[in-house]
Amino acid sequence: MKKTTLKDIAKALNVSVSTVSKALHDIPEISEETRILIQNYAKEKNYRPNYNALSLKNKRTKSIGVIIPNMLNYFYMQVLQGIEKEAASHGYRIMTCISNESYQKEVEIIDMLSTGSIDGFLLAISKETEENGEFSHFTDSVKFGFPIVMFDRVSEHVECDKIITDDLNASADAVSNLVKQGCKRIAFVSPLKNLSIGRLRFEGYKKGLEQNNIAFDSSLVINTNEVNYKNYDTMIRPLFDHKIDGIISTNESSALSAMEIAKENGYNIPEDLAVISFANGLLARNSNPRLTCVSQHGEIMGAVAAKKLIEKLETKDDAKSYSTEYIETDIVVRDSTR
Amino acid sequence: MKKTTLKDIAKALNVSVSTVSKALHDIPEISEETRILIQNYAKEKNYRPNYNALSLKNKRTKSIGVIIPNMLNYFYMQVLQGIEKEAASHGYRIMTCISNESYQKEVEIIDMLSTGSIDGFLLAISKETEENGEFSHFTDSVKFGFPIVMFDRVSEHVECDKIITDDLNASADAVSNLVKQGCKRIAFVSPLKNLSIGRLRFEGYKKGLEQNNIAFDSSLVINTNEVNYKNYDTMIRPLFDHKIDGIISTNESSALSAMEIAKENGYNIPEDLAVISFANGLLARNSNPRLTCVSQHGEIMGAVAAKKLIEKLETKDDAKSYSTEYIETDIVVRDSTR
DNA sequence: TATCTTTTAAGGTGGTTTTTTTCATGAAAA
DNA sequence: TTTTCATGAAAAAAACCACCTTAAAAGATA
Repeated sequence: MKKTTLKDIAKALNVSVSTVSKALHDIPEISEETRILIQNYAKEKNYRPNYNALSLKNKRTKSIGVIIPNMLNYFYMQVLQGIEKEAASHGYRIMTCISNESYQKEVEIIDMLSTGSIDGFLLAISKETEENGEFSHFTDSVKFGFPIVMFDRVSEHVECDKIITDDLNASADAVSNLVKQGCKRIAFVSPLKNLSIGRLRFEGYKKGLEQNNIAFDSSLVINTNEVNYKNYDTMIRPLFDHKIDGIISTNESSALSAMEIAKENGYNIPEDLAVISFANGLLARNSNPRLTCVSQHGEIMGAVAAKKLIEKLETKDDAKSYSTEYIETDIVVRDSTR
Repeated sequence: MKKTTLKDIAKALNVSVSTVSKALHDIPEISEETRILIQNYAKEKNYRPNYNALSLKNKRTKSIGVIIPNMLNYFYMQVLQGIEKEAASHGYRIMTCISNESYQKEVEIIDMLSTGSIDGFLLAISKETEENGEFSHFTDSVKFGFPIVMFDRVSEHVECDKIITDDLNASADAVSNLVKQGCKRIAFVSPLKNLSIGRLRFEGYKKGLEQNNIAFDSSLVINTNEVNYKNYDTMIRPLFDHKIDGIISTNESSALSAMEIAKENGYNIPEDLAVISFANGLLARNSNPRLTCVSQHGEIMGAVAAKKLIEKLETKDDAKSYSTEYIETDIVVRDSTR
């Protein structure tokens, strides 16, 4: 069996293709009799217009390219879920690609999709790209008429819409939260030094200290780049020589590592040491004790990003105004804080 | 700026469209001089043939529709990653959709993509569909020329290729593994009763007991449907009235719950109670103690499924032979077993 | 004139849209 | 009463989207 086309219907009913097309669109110049006849036959044969033909004619695909650095990441999956739902509700499909944190792959993906397959991009920049600072594939894409909305990992060097977590204030709030519990020596643990989010969270940490009149002490800071998973332990262990009573970590795994080491050293959590982590994912919910987290609302971020892009696509105003939207964060209190 | 088309190049170089097309395809009837001229210009303008036009002409899109029941699932993300990589390596794109475990959504997705947007489907059946046993949307899809390769959650009522975990033997192996450690009263905990994988794992559990000459005791079995996350605790607690010394669980969360309850009741893990869980995900790696798991190799499953579908698509033999492939499992030993 | 190279033109993919054609009806003119 | 012509509805044809393929035509050379 094969798909029914307009031509098939036309031939079967002995009318012209254009008559069929018009009848199916309820255009009044087709007589009711003919229209009903055609519509019934089309329904019976389960006719669906060919998407490629439509895309060709309309110069729009109603598809969105999504580039995600890494699929094995709970936050990005939440974002993706948000994107998918929002897109589907507007009749858009998404093409999901993984850059695998690689600049080269990112370039290839954009190249591959910039062939009339999609109308625009939703993406988070790969680590490699953020580190080497080469963004021309993005700017070119925008120039060639493929709007981009960046989420989470963005760059100030690309003119486009951006949806990000308000990491700076989230981080400062986390500090304040710990201070309220009586913490005075708050450590900062981050393996995301080179990422924009890593920088912002570090800035927020410093801002939070300042707001609470606590002196910044660099010996309480571990700010580095992604390391081998196994190394968290040796990386974090020295912190405990400095009588810390609070930790803010930028990812779940390092928070868990820290908690393990703390327990080993006889700390009670949260009594002796309070821990707040970024990235409210699976681990935080199931750790022991369960982690208090900065929740970043990935699904909302995805939905907002998709909505923004679709808005851009549906209104063809060439007014090139770009905005950056902040997604609010919450602190989800669990058992690692008092 | 807009995308360059063949026509644009032809006009710019004052030749005909077909000359350009031939030149770009290195067809020998075009003079070298002309060819070089055209190829250089095309490269300069970053010409890419329009995918929609190609798809229309070739009646194939080199795109694969992927339907995943649930994105916030580590295993499926591994599968998706495997699919994406394998597809990309063959020049295929994937369109990812989430059925959200809903039959209706599944139907809509298939309907939406069966319009010349994709060449075939890779999918895992949603819970609702598996429960209500309505598979006509799948069989219709196959009939209309969209091959399906199912992974993980499959149905014997649909004739198509299938890639599944060898859940039955994996489960039996897990039993044997526990028995070797001296376990005699092995409990089975599953919230996946209505899914094919749930049934197979239960069968495997019984087979494993039989192989090891242990009598089946239904009071050691909790086999139910997905329940509210919070209910694991009350569901599992009664098990501990039966002097169990081993647990096989079909998902991570219930294993974690069981371990918590065990610790509460004074059990030492793994000395007094050994635990093996299916679904080697994030939680297993980060729990305390870390979970020994049946590893299902999601990425391999995804890659194998994608490869199989692409093979089917590229060889247009109408020999309708379908096969079911089993992905081997490993037991990844961590700290919850001896 | 025959042969070879290069270019042009046509046709097809599935759909939408604009333009033309067809045909019936009715009014005006013969 | 018959012929002519305008009117308008209904349907068909044709153009277009971007690309590919192939047959035909043109041009150049021997």
